[in-house]
Amino acid sequence: MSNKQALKQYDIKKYRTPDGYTSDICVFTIISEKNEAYKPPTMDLKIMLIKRAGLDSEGNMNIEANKWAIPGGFVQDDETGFQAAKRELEEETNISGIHIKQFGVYDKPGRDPRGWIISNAHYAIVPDTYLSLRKAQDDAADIELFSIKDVLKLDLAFDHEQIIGDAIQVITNDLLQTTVAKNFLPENFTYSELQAVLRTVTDDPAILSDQSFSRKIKSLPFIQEVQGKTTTRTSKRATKLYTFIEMDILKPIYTARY
Amino acid sequence: MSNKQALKQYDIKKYRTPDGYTSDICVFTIISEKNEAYKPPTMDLKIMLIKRAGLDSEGNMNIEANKWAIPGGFVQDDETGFQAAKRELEEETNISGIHIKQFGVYDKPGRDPRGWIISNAHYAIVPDTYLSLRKAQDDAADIELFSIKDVLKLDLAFDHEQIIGDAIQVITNDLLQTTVAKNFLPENFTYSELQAVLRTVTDDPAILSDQSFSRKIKSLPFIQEVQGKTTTRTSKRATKLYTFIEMDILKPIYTARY
DNA sequence: TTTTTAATTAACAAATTGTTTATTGTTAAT
DNA sequence: ATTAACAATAAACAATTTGTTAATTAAAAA
Repeated sequence: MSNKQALKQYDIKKYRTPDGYTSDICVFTIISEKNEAYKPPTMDLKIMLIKRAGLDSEGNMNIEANKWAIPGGFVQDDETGFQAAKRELEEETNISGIHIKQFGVYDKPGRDPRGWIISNAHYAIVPDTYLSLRKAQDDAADIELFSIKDVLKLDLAFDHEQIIGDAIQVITNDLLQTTVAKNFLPENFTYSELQAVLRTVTDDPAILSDQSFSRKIKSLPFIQEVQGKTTTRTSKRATKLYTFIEMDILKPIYTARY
Repeated sequence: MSNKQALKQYDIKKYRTPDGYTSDICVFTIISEKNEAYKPPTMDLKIMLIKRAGLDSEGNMNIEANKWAIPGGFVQDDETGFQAAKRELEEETNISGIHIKQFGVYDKPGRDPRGWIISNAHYAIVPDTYLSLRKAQDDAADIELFSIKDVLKLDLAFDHEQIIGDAIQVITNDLLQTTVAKNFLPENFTYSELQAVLRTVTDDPAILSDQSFSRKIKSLPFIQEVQGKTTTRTSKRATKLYTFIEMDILKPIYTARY
């Protein structure tokens, strides 16, 4: 093999190179649907899409015109795909410290009719406050939030149906198996606020039950009760606040209960 | 944004394109260290590396010569990175149906001195039988298996230290949170064989304890007892055999015990 | 003052786990 | 033939955690 390997490794010119390298971002947000006073919120997980213009900048018919797509752009040769995602999103939203995670590469030949273009896909979590603002201020009819329950029914550009489907699966997993939920919550949150975030992606009865969840939250090693502070955001009665502790959690499926 | 977006999306020529797109593979295997008769095995998780040649095919000094590296090669324009990984590995090993999973993209500017080369990284699980054979038959001094405990101490080519470190973390997670362990085991396996696989990546006392693990395995929904078949591979006494059932498992960290 | 409601505690049966001790069935040694 | 050794696993039981239902608390609203 070492010969074959050597050839492969060094004869760059023999191989066609890609026509483009893009970074695409599935922007997720959670909006509180009912936000009445003294009530725990009801939340829905949404993804932001842009509507592709009918005509391009030179007035010609656009590729995949009028379809919904995830935002993205070309990666520059002095940055990583991750940095490109971060740059584009922070330029766009004027928010820094956005949670972004790379989750997949999309490189199927023919996926983009314009050439051999490799997409590095990310998901991001953006506070709903920004996105509502953004939409109002811009009157941008070409931006919309879609519930993850509906989004896959749309007519989506390129292979974005695949990408979005994967993104939804990845964020669902991450919400349940990491502490990424903290990016949807204030620094200090009540048990019912965390519960509302998790309900957007699970029906687990142990999470749905108020009694079980409010008891369980006290014994989770990655969540700490905030001493001496309460809120009445979700209830007339003062409610305890919790905060996430930074740590890795790895619970084997072999030791869980079923 | 729709204007800026439009520009980015359509003006392909404005952007430099990558000089190469490669598919790299971290090949893992588990070797049974002590394989005495009637004893449960002791296993070690290993990664296969190749030693880069000192000179290239034209007799010139090689880049990153004599360093250890993960195998890989250029992706062709009619295949995906995943297919390239599969193709290379199956060509190489003559085994089909190898478990391969994409886990990361490595695209940091300067990571490869030969140009802007994007690496799509995968891990694969290959039976130890092949790799031992391969090594003996070829007398290939340029191929070696390294324990995951030692491999990061080596002098590794390019950014392969990063890639291998990530691969180890990903396979550790997958071994504990998915049923990927089945790729290291025969179709029907004993509790102590599964236990030995898991021990290569965890110290969890509930997995280490024979009594607990042999009791627990009976109640796991993704494992089924094989009726009417036993083995004496691991014990003088006939031992029950189990098999994995295909299913997704998603256990929230919020419902686990700590 | 009473009603309403979210948060929380209480209480208890049911299920699971940690742990220790015994049993089983075989091989290998005496 | 007997016994020692040993992996597998069953038995037993206390400790812990869960599911579930009921009760309590505190503040707004009627």
